[in-house]
Amino acid sequence: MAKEKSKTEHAITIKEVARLAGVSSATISRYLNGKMNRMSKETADKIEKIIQDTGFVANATARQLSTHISQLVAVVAADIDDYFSTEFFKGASSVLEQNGLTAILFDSNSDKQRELTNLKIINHQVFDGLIIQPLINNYPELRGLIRKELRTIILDRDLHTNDWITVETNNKAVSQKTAAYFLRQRFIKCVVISEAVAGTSTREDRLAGIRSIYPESQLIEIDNSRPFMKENEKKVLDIVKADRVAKHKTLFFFLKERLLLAFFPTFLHHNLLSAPDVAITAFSDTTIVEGLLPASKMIKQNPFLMGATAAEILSNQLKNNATEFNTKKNIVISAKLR
Amino acid sequence: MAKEKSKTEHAITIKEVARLAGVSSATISRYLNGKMNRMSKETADKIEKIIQDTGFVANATARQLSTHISQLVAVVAADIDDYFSTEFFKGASSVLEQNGLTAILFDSNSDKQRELTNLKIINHQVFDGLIIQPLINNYPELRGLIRKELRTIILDRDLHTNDWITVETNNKAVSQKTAAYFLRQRFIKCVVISEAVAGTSTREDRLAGIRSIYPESQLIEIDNSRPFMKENEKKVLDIVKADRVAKHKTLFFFLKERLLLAFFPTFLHHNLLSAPDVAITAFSDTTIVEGLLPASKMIKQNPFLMGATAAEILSNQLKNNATEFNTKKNIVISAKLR
DNA sequence: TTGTACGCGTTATCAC
DNA sequence: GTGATAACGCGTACAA
Repeated sequence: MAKEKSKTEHAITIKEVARLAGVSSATISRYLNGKMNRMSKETADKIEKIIQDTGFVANATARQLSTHISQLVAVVAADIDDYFSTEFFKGASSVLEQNGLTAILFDSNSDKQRELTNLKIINHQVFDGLIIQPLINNYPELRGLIRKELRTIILDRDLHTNDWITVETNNKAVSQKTAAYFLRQRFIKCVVISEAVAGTSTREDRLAGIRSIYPESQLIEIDNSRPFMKENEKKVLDIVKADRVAKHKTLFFFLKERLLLAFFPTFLHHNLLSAPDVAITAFSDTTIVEGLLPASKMIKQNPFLMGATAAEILSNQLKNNATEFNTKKNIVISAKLR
Repeated sequence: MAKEKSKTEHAITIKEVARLAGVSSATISRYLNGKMNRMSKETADKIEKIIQDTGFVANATARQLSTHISQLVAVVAADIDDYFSTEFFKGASSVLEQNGLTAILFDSNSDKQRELTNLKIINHQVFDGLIIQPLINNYPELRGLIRKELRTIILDRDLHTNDWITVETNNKAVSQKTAAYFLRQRFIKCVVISEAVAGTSTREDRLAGIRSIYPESQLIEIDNSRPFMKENEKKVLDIVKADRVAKHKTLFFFLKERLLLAFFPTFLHHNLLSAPDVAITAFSDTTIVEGLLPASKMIKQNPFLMGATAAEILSNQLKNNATEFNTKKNIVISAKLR
């Protein structure tokens, strides 16, 4: 019991367990895979004991090599700093777990280069499926980066393809509805505040929805790479001032919660939060804003449900091995105005 | 060029490439591993072309089985909803990438059961290393869940062990310093607001630091599992009222930014933000609070640096194969009061 | 410079 | 019921 030093460097294998149990490795393998009907109670018990004693765990890599199955699903998030991303992962994760699958999270860090290396790794490893919120907003390009056999669901982006099933928010419709709501409240003017719109389908759709109601809406694009600029604050204040002179009621429409939070102090310190001629709305997924602006209507997506939905479709695909169940290629999870 | 249907089901292998290039698979393998000095320029070129044409990528699983190396590092976060967690992952990720390693994120979702299954999977797969922010706050228990050979760094928790290197914040010291600062400003009373303290080393340390200055400090523990209760709001307001009667200046010390954000509306709507007899401080990592409370001093950790530091140590360990470089077992990344 | 042959730890197909 | 043994796809001595 004391001379197990030199050998134990490497983890114990199935063969070693077989030797100790006095059976062949085939039997151990059967045991591990629950084929207990194909062996005597005694051997099963014997094996169980040995495994307990040795603390043996099967090497997943070898198994994968042999079966081409891993029970692993790669989830690629655009940026885990966003609540949306972490939350849809949690949704996917919980559903996958119920189906005996494990979700593994990759963060693209808002960086296309990183997304690329992530996909490269995912292609090399044995993943049974992929759920991705892509940075690349272009079907042919992305298609080239994902190996053909990998079951894939696209999340939160519209790539205009029938190749992959997509789970997304009704970005355009809900934006339109929200804009219409505020227009009815006599907010004649609308200022949209967003990160760079071009090239990101979600933002494009949101802006399009708004512009279908406010064709003239002004767009303020925030450059994320630079420190948050005072000049943006000034822009907002100037707009408010001008609109007051013109006696316009103005709506500030933030395409992302983080931006609202960044501007919140400005609105707060200039007493704009409860001003009757200023309204604020935003795509806002967390509960932070609710407390800050209890009276304002916000757009709530359901990232958890989106992830769960994507995971459900994927799980089904994997179970029914290929045969596509869903005829619908585009699942829309509606965001609500609250 | 048109009859490649039936075979191409499974991805192309090294053997196939070898056949096409008219060499042995060993040569392909050498090519893949950059041992170009051991082959003629011509064969190398020939191989390169075939690989380009076929789009061949080596099967990482097979490689891992053969080498026991994956270049993969598992990072386990307590909960990716926390900015701290995602941020330390980003720090670790960037450093690992520089060292040719890839970080893969697991989310324990504030759930010990989930942490357990995460660790089980990590033990089975071939990971070269592990960086974990554990939920389990107990060395022997955690020790039993991580296979011996796996190089491990503990992040953000103090397990009081010399087995693993730890990277943590100076929780107690900075809390003490902060408390002392406010005591000097004549804030005689201190109310601490936290999630359940017992069993989480970070919170225990922070509270200890505060109590070394304010032995009598009152603790309000928030039950995260229940919806945020009005009664907590009332508690705070009652305290303020009572302290005003007693003419005490009171400090509210939030052990987590999220809690401050949850209470922020209460303070805001009761005009407590700029009241001279009320101060607010918190462990606050994001920039949200800066804008909301520009005048208040907050404690800033450096999760990115912590992750980067952990990754650096791990990378070195992996390079120098075992031989422990660091004599220090406990690296402390100081949080600052700003 | 290149090929042969075996090992990595499992699964699965045969036999017995 | 159980045991050989051939895959799985790649790396690597050892030969040649």
